[in-house]
Amino acid sequence: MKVFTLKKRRDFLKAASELKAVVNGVVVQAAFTLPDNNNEDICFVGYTATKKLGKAHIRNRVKRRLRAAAQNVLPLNAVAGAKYVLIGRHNTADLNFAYLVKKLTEAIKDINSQINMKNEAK
RNA sequence: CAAGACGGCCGGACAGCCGCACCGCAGCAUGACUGCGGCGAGGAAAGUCCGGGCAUCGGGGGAACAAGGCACCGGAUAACGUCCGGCUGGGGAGACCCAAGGGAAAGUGCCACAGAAAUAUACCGCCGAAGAUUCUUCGGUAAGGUUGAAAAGGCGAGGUAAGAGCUCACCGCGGCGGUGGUAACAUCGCCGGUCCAGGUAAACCCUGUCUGAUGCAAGACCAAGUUAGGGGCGUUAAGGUGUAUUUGCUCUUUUAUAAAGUAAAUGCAAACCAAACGAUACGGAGUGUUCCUCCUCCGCUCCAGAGGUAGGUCGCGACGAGCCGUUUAGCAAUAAACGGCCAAGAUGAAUGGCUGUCGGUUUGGGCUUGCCCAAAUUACAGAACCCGGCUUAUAGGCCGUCUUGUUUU
Repeated sequence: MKVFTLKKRRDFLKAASELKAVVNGVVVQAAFTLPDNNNEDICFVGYTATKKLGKAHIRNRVKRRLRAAAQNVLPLNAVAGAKYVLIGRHNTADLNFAYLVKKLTEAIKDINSQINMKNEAK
């Protein structure tokens, strides 16, 4: 599974309007579109750190830790065609890294089950 | 050795695993590709407070006004509100530090409370005279007391009824002159006793001086979708043009006609022009009517892709008021010469994540007194067009110069 980075504002807005899962350390939002035949092995991820978290160097650190955690989690657990948005929380910069990875895995699995339910409903 | 002043510098190191942006090279599977190599945050990158470069807009040149900044003197600089060296005032035992430091006799405002009185005065006093009997009235005085941040020069002597720049010396203040200094200013001499006179201009204000506006989200280029736009054919209304006739008028020539020009009316035209800016008609809307106002104004077909949005490329990477070193000039800021160097470039925004070892600091314990062990802690903070400054944040550490005190020689 290949992971690419979201860069367009409209992708973030779409993810915010569809699915959501909250755990200690991170909030995950997601949107889902059926993948093209050419790109079955692709998912997308974007990172957000608001000014509430702190000054610039703190927000940068939050995004880097989320990026490092996503590298451990997404290639194994992501659903093709999904667009995940990871939002940093007040304690993301300070949490133990292994714990953060574990929590992120829980959140991604939660989102994936929501995606499956939605697909079955269709 | 202790306490302190000033200036400069550093602001973790190494290893392992897994990664990121950009650049270069190579590969073929030619892409949201793979591999290798290079390179990758700060002293403040921060605040966005000044000064510039650069860009666009405006502007013929100059002046004035408004608004805002600045304000002892000289120098440095591309420039500055920055820096350097001085001066003056203030603080400190000293090294040294602090100052928004022009004008208060151009004008206006404000100066609480207290106090008799704050641009003016006499409460208590002191002195004299008169009355009277220990008080009253009149006058003199501002040395003493009281209030206050401040009582109108200070201090000493003379003087006097008591006093007073009333007089004198010194200091201060003002004026003139000499000397030193580029200057701010310093210093010396002479003169001045109604020496008339507080503070505040980070209050208005006055004087001098500087400033065009907007900031890389500037700006330049490419440019989806969509629209504006252009051509052809057909249809015909008002209108224009043309032409014919009649009538009037004008000019030239003339006896007159003719001819020419021009205006109006009428007729003709399947000859041509004319299609939306305006006007007219029809239609619609605004209260039934009128006026007025507004809106709409043919059909078919072909071409085209302007401007600009999304998006992209450039601007944009130390070729520059560049950085490092040496020498020379200068007290210094800095300048010149010579030699060397080319160093991050993202844009939902790379420069990292995790682990271990070693450091630094603090605390506790052990003793062999400078080592060992344990725990905690290891800052402020992340480039965003680029430079010069300022300001603010900052765990901990290093170096140099100087001052004061103590001890020893």
